[in-house]
Amino acid sequence: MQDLEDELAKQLWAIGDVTRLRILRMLPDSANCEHGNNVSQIAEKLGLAQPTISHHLRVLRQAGVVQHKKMCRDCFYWVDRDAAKDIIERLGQLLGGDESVEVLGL
Amino acid sequence: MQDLEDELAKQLWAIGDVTRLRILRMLPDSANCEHGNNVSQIAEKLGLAQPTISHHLRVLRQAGVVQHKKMCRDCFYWVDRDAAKDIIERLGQLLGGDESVEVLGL
DNA sequence: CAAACGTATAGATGAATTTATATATTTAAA
DNA sequence: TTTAAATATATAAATTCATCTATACGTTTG
Repeated sequence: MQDLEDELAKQLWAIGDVTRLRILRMLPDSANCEHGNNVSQIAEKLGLAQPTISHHLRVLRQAGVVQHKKMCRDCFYWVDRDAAKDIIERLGQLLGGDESVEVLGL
Repeated sequence: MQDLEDELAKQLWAIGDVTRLRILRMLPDSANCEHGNNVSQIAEKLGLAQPTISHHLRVLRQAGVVQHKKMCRDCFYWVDRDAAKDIIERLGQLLGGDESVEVLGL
């Protein structure tokens, strides 16, 4: 239970950053590299240096929020759907009390 | 849209802390002071100083995650249900893509 | 093989956060 | 009114974080 709480806190903290939120919005929700941006493209679109984006992606990766795969020279990232579902479920239970179960339809 | 993103990041960041997560678990989901702990009781149960808890509650309050009310000498806090619902909805849209709408039943 | 490209890592710096101590404010009780 | 209790605020010290620059590593291409 303690570990779950630490993990949830880590995940929420990782998501709770404007830059990382913007990165997440640019990522596909599956390993579909056709519609994904590589790290440098994300950096350019957000007006930040490439190592900065790489750092934030690492934070998201270590929190288990995103997955990544290297294709040729590029690295593509996408949102881990199972992790996302877990986060939303736990957050609902934590914040919404009993009613969250209804809202989430779980 | 920018403001909404900033607000969401702030709220998620506020929740993404182990101490604040533990505090939230102790708060009722409505202004029901009968089942709530005051600030000092929370501090004692978590083994932290009262000003520390007061500080964290202030963070949660400024993020709009909790509401509070002074009863006699004590302050009682509870989770803001509307804010909680907003957070979960937005997070679902952000992380889950289109499917989140189904998961959330919205 | 060498040059170019994409990414990750390391080091440095300024800013923000956490925690505790001390002080102040408000409220209830004696 | 005086005293005690509960909470909030201010300050300070240590830690942590976001960002940048520079560099290293692996891969592709000429």
